[in-house]
Amino acid sequence: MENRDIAGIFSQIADILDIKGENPFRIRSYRNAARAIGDMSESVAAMVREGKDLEEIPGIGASIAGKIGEIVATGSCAFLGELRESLPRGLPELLRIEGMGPKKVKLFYDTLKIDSVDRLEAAAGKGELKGLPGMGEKSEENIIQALARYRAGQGRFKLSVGLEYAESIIAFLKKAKGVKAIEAAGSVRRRRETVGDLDILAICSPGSDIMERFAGYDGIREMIAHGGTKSSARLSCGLQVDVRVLPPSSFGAALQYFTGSKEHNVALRTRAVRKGLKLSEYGVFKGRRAVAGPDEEKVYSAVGLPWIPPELRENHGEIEAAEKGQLPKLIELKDMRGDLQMHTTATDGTESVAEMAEKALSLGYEYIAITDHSRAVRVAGGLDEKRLGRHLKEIDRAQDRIKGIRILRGVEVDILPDGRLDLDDAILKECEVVIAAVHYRFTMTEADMTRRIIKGISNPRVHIFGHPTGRLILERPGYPVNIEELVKAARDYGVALEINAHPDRLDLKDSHARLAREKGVRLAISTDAHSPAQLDLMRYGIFTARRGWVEAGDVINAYPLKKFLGMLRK
DNA sequence: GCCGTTTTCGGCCCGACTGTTTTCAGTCG
Repeated sequence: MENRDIAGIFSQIADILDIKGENPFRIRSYRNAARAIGDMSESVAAMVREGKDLEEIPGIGASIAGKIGEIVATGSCAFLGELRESLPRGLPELLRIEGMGPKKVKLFYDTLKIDSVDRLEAAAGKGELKGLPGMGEKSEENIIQALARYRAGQGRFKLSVGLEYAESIIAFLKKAKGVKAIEAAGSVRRRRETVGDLDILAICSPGSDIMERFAGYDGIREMIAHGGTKSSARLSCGLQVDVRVLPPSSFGAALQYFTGSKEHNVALRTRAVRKGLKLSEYGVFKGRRAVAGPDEEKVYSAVGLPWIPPELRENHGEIEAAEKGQLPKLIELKDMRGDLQMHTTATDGTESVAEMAEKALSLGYEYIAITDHSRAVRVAGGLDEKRLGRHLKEIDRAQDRIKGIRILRGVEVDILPDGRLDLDDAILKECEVVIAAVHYRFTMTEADMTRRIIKGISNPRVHIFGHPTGRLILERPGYPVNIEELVKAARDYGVALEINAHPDRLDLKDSHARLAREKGVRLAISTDAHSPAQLDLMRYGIFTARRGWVEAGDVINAYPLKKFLGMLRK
């Protein structure tokens, strides 16, 4: 039983209680519990088995702890079963539609017997919704639109998509008249792996034409709202962008507010209230007097905290750490001394060893590892022992020609389904950096896959385990692997776990990176570049590491060459 | 249902927007 399964049960309970109009604070408790469990890196099921006290987890009390015990023991929750019986099955799904809350779901069900997305669509199409209490033409039209978006499944976008649009729009808007400051807030600023929309905040002098200019941005499909202080547009890719113009007096407070997360803000606001202050997007107030607002750092200091990096703002303990002066000193892009995974024309990369090295040199790296695929990756033209031997000599020749950067002989060797490596030890011994990875046969049980991987990395030739879960963000969930066991094995064998920086992967993800770090496992952050340009993707790995509370000292390729080589498993 | 540096009972974040109202409910972030 995974944490997300347990969290899912409590979310469902909350949804049903919501529709039934239960006590909203009781509902919030279930939602808080669901989120607390979903975000934990430690397995709750394992905690139960080890007899640990679940009530230690903030947001979990006696009642929910009891239900967790039941869920782990029996695989289900009787309370949820009863609740489900009490309502038509399709009702909770209706909450997923924008603009549909528990009250409307109940209203539509009570009056029109709408109990599924299909029925809602039919009723809206026939114009049956308008005329219900509180419903008019416009409300019905909005629901029709929301249904279309729901059907299109256009929910979230990869961080790289959101961030690159944000950067492009900001550069474009900076050229408007009177723009004094402009910044992206929201999940893009927190560097979440996916983003739902963009929030761009600006300070402008009177008479600025920023909103007119925004309407002329190339990628806009439609303007949703167009006012003097707030405009919203949908880009042709479907991403929504909100631009807000703020008075300088509240820019910092607004930046804080719109950066979120919601949970971080709730916690911060609760803290403000305890100090007799009121925190909103307009500032921090003592009575009617503003004590902070223009500057984000001062918003935090007003509630007695140091500034907290946006990547940490998830209410995952950052406020408590800030309070004790124990925030991590998060790793930065400039800490990186090398890149340890990249491919060349020897397999599926687009350029030669020398061209990759030249680009890495221009990025200021001290060293790189060239790590082409082993033969199991057929589509990439993976290397067998003989070809790898020749390729290693090619790496040496490139090193002879290029000064100023150390080019390490490496390979990305597959872990076969039985746990053996795809290349023999003799050739692996000649590689200075060996990354082990899984590229095919994902359909194994979790137990089998975990065994396969642990056997693979137990080979003393292996230094790093690459893209540890095999996921592709928004595309495939990854193969099943027991992350706790993997982390433990990595620590026991002295193998570093990779944070693959490719924005389609970000694997390890933030919470897993944090778990690994807490358990004393070393990390490697690498781009997995297949072209020189992809070496620039390192920043996404850094974002993920920062979200995982990772410091430079946790990352092997943030050390100088000599130290780095000394840290590799012998 | 959870929680406690005023509390084991009585609170639980705050404000804007939308669409429908004639003073506000519902939803969202």
